[in-house]
Amino acid sequence: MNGKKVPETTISRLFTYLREVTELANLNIKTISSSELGERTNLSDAQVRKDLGYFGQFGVSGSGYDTQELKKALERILGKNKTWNVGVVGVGQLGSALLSYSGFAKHGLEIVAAFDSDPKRIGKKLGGITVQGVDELAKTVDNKKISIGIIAVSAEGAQEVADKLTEAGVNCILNFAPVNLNVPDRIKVKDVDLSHELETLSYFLVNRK
Amino acid sequence: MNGKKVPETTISRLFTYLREVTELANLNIKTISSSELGERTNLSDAQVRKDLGYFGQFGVSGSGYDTQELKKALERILGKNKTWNVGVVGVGQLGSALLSYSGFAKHGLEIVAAFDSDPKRIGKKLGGITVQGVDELAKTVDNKKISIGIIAVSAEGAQEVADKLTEAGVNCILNFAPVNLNVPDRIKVKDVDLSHELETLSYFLVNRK
DNA sequence: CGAACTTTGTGACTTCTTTCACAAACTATT
DNA sequence: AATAGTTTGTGAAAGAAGTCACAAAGTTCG
Repeated sequence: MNGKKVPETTISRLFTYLREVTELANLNIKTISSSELGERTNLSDAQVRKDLGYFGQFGVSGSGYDTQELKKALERILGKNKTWNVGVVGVGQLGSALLSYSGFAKHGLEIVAAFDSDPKRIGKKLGGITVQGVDELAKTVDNKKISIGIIAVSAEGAQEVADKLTEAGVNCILNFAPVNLNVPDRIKVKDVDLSHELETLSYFLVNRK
Repeated sequence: MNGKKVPETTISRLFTYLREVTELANLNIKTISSSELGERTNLSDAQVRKDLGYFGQFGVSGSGYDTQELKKALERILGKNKTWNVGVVGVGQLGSALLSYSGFAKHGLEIVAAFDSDPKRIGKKLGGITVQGVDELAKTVDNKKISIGIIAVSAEGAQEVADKLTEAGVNCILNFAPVNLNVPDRIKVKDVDLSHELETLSYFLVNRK
């Protein structure tokens, strides 16, 4: 990786490339050019090359990229070979769904703890995990080496949970509550908000043409 | 609205402003300055003013924005007063969850039809809606004036569904499958992919510091 | 009413991202 | 081994988005 800052959009596209080359490698296709890869991902050839260029030189002039090699390189860059421990805060409808969601494991994320403030929920077992009280958060984050916290509580409670997670020492927060969290810069917050997507759609419908 | 192109990020933020001024209006706070609004949304005052500036002049020098008025203006801009008909294609785990998801209604979106290609699912009633065969898609989109199609099928089947939706005449596609869809420019595609968010997180963890 | 203060709206500037375009590197072919 | 054809990697140019900064407009208060 050279010294320049990598745009987050590039990271996003890298995953797209990885999906594509994985498929190509499975189909036993040996090489692919940036223009072909671009065509398959609806991106320009220059974009593909520039994105990859942030991390090194993977291609061969005249023939393109070796699919197997590019796959391996992308997996390494994107941390596909590592796993991380996750704690979910809030086991209402959304939180419960997340606990049984199989997608996490596929991405190297393992849910190892769940928290809630409602006494009626504490002690229950969901998806193999016993729900703990929020007061045990700090201790458990430390014990279980949790680096990602998922906020699955209401908008009102979200900031408080974010503060607790921050203090407990997580590195990332995946936030499902529709609010802007205030956290220190060192913590990466990723907002997931289906409402937002829906809203954008309706804006498009109103203002189209 | 003046002539310049509005960045999609601006639209996104407009919804944040709307949430905030709605709350302020409810608290009976009459006016708010761009800097206060920015503080509440973690954005700069200039950003707030520039975003609003794309759509007109809503503020008053020296005092700021009238919360009630700004709320109304944003609702109008964002199409909050309109409703749209939605069709879901694929009623597996995800599709079924969407059919019972209450969030759509809140955003002026009403699910009026559901489709699947699996004969075992056709005819079943989910969330008040009878699942139809995919072969009835075109007819139903037309009949029920469906403008948004939701793709909740596997990655493999997604492009085919996108083609069918396109041909049927929807304006937007909300795509839950982790693939890049090829559709004409006139159709707005919004990708929702939790995997993507998770992936970005794990990249951050690997490459931090 | 006038001075001091506040806040908007918006061009100019800066920073970030994408596209262009071409030399250099490699492959294929005769 | 020489020529023709591909394709990469990357500076330079263009384009998009965000920040700055300030005149103009409005408010407050003595």
